[in-house]
Amino acid sequence: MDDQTRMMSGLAGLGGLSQADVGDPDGVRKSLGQPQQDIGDILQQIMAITDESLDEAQARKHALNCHRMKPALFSVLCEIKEKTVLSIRGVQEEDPPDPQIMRLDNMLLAEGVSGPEKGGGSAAAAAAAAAAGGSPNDGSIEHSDYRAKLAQIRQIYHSELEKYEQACSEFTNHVMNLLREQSRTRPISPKEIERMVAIIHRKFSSIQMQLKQSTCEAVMILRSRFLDARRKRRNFNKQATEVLNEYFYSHLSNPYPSEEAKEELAKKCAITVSQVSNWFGNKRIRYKKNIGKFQEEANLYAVKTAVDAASVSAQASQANSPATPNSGSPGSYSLSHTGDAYLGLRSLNGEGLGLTPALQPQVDTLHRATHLTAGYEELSASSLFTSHLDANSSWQDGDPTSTSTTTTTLIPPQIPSPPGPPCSIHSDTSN
DNA sequence: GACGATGATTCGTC
DNA sequence: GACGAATCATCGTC
Repeated sequence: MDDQTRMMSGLAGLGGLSQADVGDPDGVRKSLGQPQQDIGDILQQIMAITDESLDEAQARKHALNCHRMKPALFSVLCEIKEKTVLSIRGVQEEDPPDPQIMRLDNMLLAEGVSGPEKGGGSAAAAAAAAAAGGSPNDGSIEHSDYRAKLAQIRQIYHSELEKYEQACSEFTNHVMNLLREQSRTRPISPKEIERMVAIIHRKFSSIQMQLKQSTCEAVMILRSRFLDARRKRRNFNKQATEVLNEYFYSHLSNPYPSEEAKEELAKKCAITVSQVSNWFGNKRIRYKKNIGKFQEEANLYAVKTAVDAASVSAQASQANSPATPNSGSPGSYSLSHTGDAYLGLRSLNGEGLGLTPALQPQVDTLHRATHLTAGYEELSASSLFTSHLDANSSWQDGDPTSTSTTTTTLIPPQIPSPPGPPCSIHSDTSN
């Protein structure tokens, strides 16, 4: 026997219930004496309630509720319902956590949007800044800006989330009340209410996922705008550039700092080791491509380091006699002492260098320093002038100013730039 | 806004 | 993995 047949037979007890009878309990009693009444008609009358006006429907509902056969009808409906629920139960399994939502949750947590506020955004900002290689103070403005924007996103996210949760709970309550109300006239099991609640929650969680997704996108955009190292390139400060240039020009024969030297330079310049590597990579290439352009700079740093060396040497000679020219501080990478730049220093008090007017003050300073301290005589005879040129230091191959036996001297500006296409044309400076 | 300088990235080579 | 070379993208100056 199928469900419909059972239902029909169950309803047989209600036979003879006319529309007029339903509206009138006394009339119901009368019509019970007509068991041959078409059951289809009765069902149609029940179904027709929905088409009636509210008042009529209420009256009919009341009449049906009061009908003595109502429990029988209700139990049949319950039986059918139970079967239906069983079949639904097989389909509706407990949903596993959505991996997409989990990913979004993890990301929002990592970015400091969800989860505990403290440390979240600022930690992410600091980490991103560290990855970008900036010194802690360099990006402070950007960081505060970033944090402010992140806090804004966080606030919007939480307020929207709260709204959704409130709406979800309100709607759930409403539906539950409605179902409880309806459960008086039709069989609604608690399980069915639970299922309905679960459906509502699923709908709302899909909205939540959209919210999380757009929040993640906003954070990503913010990150790329504020913390992308490439977009937010900052020139190194003057002191850092000077330190790097001093090293470069004083090691011009072999401008490849060791790991230790790189670390020390990084520390001195408040930049990262990889930034030091980048700087030297760029510098080597650009120097090689256009030596002529860098001559003046090379001379400037040669003089500068020479002045430093002279004063150091003078101090040393004052402190100990005889002088100990190589008494650099421990751990120093000898920026001021063993550089190739000193190779040309002998000529400094001659006039053959062809220094540009810009260099003259430095030369004058050097002269004053050496005259005052008499350090120059010692300097010129000291090991400071010993080249530490590597036998294979041919990094400037093709550079006419570089030979296998001598290393960089103060390069007279009149020396022409290296001929040939590789040095005369370079895409780098033309972009 | 044009232009050069410059730090970072990418790709190929060793 | 370090390096050279090319390129990108931004900064700073005029």
